Amino acid sequence: MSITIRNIAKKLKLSIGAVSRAMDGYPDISEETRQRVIQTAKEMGYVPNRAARQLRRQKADAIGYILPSDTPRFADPFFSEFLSGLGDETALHPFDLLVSIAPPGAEAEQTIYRTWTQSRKVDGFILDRIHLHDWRVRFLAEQAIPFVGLEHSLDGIDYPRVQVDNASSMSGLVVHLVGRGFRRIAFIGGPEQLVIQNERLTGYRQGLEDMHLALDPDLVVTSDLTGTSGYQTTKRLCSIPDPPDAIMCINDETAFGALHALRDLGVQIGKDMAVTGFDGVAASAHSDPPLTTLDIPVHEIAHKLVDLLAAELKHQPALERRIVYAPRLLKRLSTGDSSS
Amino acid sequence: MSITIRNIAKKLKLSIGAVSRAMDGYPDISEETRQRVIQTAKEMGYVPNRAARQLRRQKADAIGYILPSDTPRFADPFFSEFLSGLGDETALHPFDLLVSIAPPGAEAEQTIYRTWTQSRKVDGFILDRIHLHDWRVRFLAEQAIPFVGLEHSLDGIDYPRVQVDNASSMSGLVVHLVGRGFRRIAFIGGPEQLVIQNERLTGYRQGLEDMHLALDPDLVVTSDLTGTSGYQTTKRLCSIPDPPDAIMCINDETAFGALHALRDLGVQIGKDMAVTGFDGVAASAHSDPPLTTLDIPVHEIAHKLVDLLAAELKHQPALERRIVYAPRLLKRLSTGDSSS
DNA sequence: TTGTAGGCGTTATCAA
DNA sequence: TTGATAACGCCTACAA
Repeated sequence: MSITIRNIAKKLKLSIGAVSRAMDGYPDISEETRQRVIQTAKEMGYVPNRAARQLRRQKADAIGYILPSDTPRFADPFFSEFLSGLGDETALHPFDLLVSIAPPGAEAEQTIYRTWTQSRKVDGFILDRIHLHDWRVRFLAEQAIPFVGLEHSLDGIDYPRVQVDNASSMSGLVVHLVGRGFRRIAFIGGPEQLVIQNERLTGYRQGLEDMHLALDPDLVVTSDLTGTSGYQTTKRLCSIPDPPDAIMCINDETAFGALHALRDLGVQIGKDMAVTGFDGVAASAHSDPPLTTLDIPVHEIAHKLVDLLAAELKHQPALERRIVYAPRLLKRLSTGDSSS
Repeated sequence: MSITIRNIAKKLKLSIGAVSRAMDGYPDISEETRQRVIQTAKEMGYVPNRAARQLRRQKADAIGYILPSDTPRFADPFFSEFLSGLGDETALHPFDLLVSIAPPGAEAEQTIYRTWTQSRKVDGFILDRIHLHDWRVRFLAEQAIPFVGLEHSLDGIDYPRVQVDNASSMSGLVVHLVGRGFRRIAFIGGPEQLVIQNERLTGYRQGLEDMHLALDPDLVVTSDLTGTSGYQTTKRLCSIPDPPDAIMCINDETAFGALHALRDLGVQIGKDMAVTGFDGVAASAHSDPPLTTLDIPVHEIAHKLVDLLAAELKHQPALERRIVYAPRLLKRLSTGDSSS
C-alpha cells in the first residue's frame, strides 16, 4: 500500500485537510506546520495519488498526442524527433504525455479523440500533420477542448499554433536551384489535403513564377511521404519524354527514396539532377550525396507547442498565439553545392 | 459536463449500481435491462470517467515507456518503429500508453520511474536498451511492479522478455563476410554496459574464432549508437596503420555514419570495404549502397512486449515468458552482395 | 433481479 | 490556523 496524505496526517496528529493545504501552499497554514508536513512527506516518500487528484480537480494534468500514422510500420525520423521534443517538455511542466497511433481520417482516429476527451483522460491535444479542412480542429473547438497545432487549418478557427514558413522557403529554394543552373524542376508532393502539401506546392509555384519559368503539370506528382513512394515516383518522373533536371521533395524521407532511385538509374546527382528535401532530419547529412534541405527545428517546435498548450490550460492565454519559424536552407551536394 | 452513469440511471429510472453492473456484464441483471442500459449509454455518448474508475479499482489501465534518450535531439528510426508498435498494441487491449524521455542512468530517470510507480500512474513498464546490470530491473522487481523488457539483464531476475539472437546472428554475419573474402573485420560497438553491445560483441568474437581469425583489439571500437559517432569512428578506423576491410556496426544508425565516412574517403564500399548494420530500419534499403543488415521485426517485438505485459497485469502468467527472435540477414550491396 | 451505501484519496467549503 | 465533512464518479458487498 502506498503512502497517502492520511498517513502523514496521523503521524503528525493533524487533520488530512491541513496536510493537504500545507502541501499545496495555501496561505492559511502556519509556516512551521507547513515545514513539518513537507519534511515528513518527503521522509515517508509520499507521492500524491493521480486518480484521486484528477477526480477531485476534474482535470488530468495530461496532454494527448495521436501519431498520424498511415502505415503500421512507419519510421519517419521527423516523428521520433517531434515526440522526444514533446516528451521532455511535458515532463518539465509537469504533465503526462499520452500517446496513441491512428491512421488519419479513419474511424479509429475519431474514436480515440472522442474517448480521450469524454473520459477526461487528457486536458488538451497537440495536433500534427494538419489538413486544410481538419475535423479534429472543428471537433475540439466545438467541444471546447484546448489544443494547439503545428500548422493552421482553414476551418476558420483561431487556435494557438506553430507555423513553418513553407511557401516562401520553398520559393527561395526554387530560386537557389535556378541560380545553380537547373531549369526543369519537378515537385514530389504529398496528399493534397495536407496543409504542408498545399503551402509547399504554392511556394514551388511562386518560385517558378518569380523565375519566369512555366509550370509543367507533368512535373508535379504525388507521393505518400515515404521513402518507398519517393523511389517509385522518381523512377516514373525520369521515364517521361522530357524528364526534369531537379526534383524538389515535400520532405526528407521522400527525398531519400528519390536519391536511391537516381543512383539506381546511374544519374549523377547534384550535377545532372538536383534533389532537395524538407525537414532537415539528422540523416540528411549522411545520405549520398548529402541532401540539400530546408531545416526546421523540430525539437524546438515541439517544445513551443507544449508551452502554448500549457499556457492555454492554465488559462494564461499566451501572448504569442502564432509562432512562425523560418526554415534554414542547408546547401549540400545533392544540389551541387559544396558541402559545408 | 460529461455524461455519467448517474445520468443514465436517472433517465432509465434505475439505480446507479444496477447501471454499473449492467455495463460490466454482471450475471445478476436481466438481459432486458442490460440491453436498455447499453443502448442508452451509447445513445448518450457515455464514456466512463477514468479517474474515478482508477481510484476505485486501484489500477491505472496504463503502461509506461520511458525513452532512453541520451541526446536531446535523437532520431533513431528504431524508436519510432518501436513506439508505433507499442502504440497500436496498447490501444487494442485497451491500455493507455504513457511516454516520457530520460537520459539513461540519470537522476531524472530514477525520479520518473519512482513517481510513476508510487502515484500509480501506470500499472507496468516496458523496458528497452537494457543494461547488463540494470537498476530499473532491480527497482521494479523489488517494488513488485510488473514489467517486461527487450533483452535480459544479468541481475538474476526472471522477467518476461523478448530477446534477439544477437550473438549467433552476428557470428553468422562474420562467416558471411569471410565467405565474401573479407578478412580484417572491425566492430563498432556501443556503450559497454548495454546488453546488445555485450551480446553482439560476443557474436563478433565467436565468428572470428569460428573462422580461425585472430581478434585485433585495434579493430574493436566504441560509438554512442548515433550516425555522427559512426562517422567519426570510421574515419579513425581507416587511419590506423593496418586498416580493416570490413566494418560491422552495432546498429544501422552507426552504419549510416560509417557509409558516409567511407564515401568521403573515396573507398569503394562493398568491394574494398564491407559495412554491415543491425536492426533493418526502413532507411537501410535506401542508403548508398543499400546496407547489409540483420533485420529484426521491431514492430512485432513491440506488440509482443505489450502482450506479455498485459498477460502479467491480468495475472495470467503467459506461457511463453521468453521469446527469442532470430534476425534475418538482409544481404545487400554494402557487402558486395547483389541487391535483391 | 434490483436498490443502498460505503469508500477509493484528494481537495474545497465550512465551522471551530 | 486548524478540523470536520462533503463531494468527484465508479464499483461492489450486502440488503431488499
